[in-house]
Amino acid sequence: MSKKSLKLKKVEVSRARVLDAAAHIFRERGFVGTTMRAIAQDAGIEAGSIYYHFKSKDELIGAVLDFGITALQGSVTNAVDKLPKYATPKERIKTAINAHVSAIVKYGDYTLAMRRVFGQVPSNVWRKHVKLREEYGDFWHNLLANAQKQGGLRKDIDLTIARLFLLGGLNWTVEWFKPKKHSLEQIAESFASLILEGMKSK
Amino acid sequence: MSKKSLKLKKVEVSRARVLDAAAHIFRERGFVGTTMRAIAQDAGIEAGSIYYHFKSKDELIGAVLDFGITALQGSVTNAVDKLPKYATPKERIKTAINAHVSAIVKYGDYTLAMRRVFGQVPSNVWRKHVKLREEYGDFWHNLLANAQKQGGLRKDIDLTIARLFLLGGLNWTVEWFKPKKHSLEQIAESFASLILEGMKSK
DNA sequence: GTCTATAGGGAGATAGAC
DNA sequence: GTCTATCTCCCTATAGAC
Repeated sequence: MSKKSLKLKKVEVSRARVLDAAAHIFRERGFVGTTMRAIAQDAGIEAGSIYYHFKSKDELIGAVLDFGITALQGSVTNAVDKLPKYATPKERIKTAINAHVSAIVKYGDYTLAMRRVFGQVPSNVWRKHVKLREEYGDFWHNLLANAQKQGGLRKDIDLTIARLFLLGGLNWTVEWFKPKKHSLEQIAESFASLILEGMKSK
Repeated sequence: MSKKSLKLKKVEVSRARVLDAAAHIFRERGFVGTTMRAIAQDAGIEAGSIYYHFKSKDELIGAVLDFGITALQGSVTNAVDKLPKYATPKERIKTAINAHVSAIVKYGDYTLAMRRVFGQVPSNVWRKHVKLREEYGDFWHNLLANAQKQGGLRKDIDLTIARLFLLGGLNWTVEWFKPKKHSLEQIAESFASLILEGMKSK
């Protein structure tokens, strides 16, 4: 049986359910506040059974963190790569903003888990994970650097500060976004307009 | 003896030391990850003694959260109020950005504690605190609304989205700011330029 | 694969001495 | 005001049955 079969094996389903449950509970209670019992209950099994899939709480949070950033990076790079070659730097940035905001909301449990456990995760786990985060930061840095090189962005802006400011503003969305109150497309559109055009009247 | 005497009574000094220690540890470990024993050690006393000043861990985090947002709001409103009456909307916004960024770094333990314990604090404690946060949000909302009314900001921007985006970007600073690597003034200046003028080349 | 039972370690909070 | 001692509860992780 191929590993890429669409039908997942039982063990893969169980593992995925535990991972989802873990993201959900880590998101609500942070790392230390999360108990294996709470994750187990959310996943519909007993606490002891988690250890068949993950050998410790540390390994579990590591898997949640890595899955979250990987899913986010995959969504965004995929969206940008689909653009035609002649797409302008501004279009690329707008697309990335839209994809980023959509993804952090779509993978809300994972995204918020990442925020909540910041600074609570054992340092050896965090060090491993941080490399993935930096890759994603580099993606954005290159996006902005190319735009600047091609004349789409002001030459006087510090790209590192701009990137951290922009991503800080985008990521905050998960904390206040309510699907019933706002449309994601409109929010992403507003963000792009704010960071590209500024809010000053002309 | 007046309560407003500059010389603090012993009990006030102790209480302040416990509060500072609590902010420091909550910042590092989140709410659930923080132990009363760790706070006590940081404050130079024994765990049992904390209960002379605060009657529970819940009351302690409540005090840290309230002090943090109050200090932040005080710093920012104070800076803006000092501006001359004829200051332009743009100047007011720049001043507020500068004061906000300075304050969140100055009160770093309290600011970061607020971020870390998000979603981990018992809901009755959080509900009380959230009112103070909303007051500060209102302050920013009015600042932007006045600027827009006076023609300093584009009429087509949604002030709520703009405010959440801006504050999200500003608040993220505490996570990456390193005094040896950056100057706070330069960062605040960059933020103001980004949000007001935009990063697109003209 | 998942269960139950439990070992071993800390947690928050209180009481009473000083 | 602060300390020490302690009650009671709940945590992670393991072992062995099914």
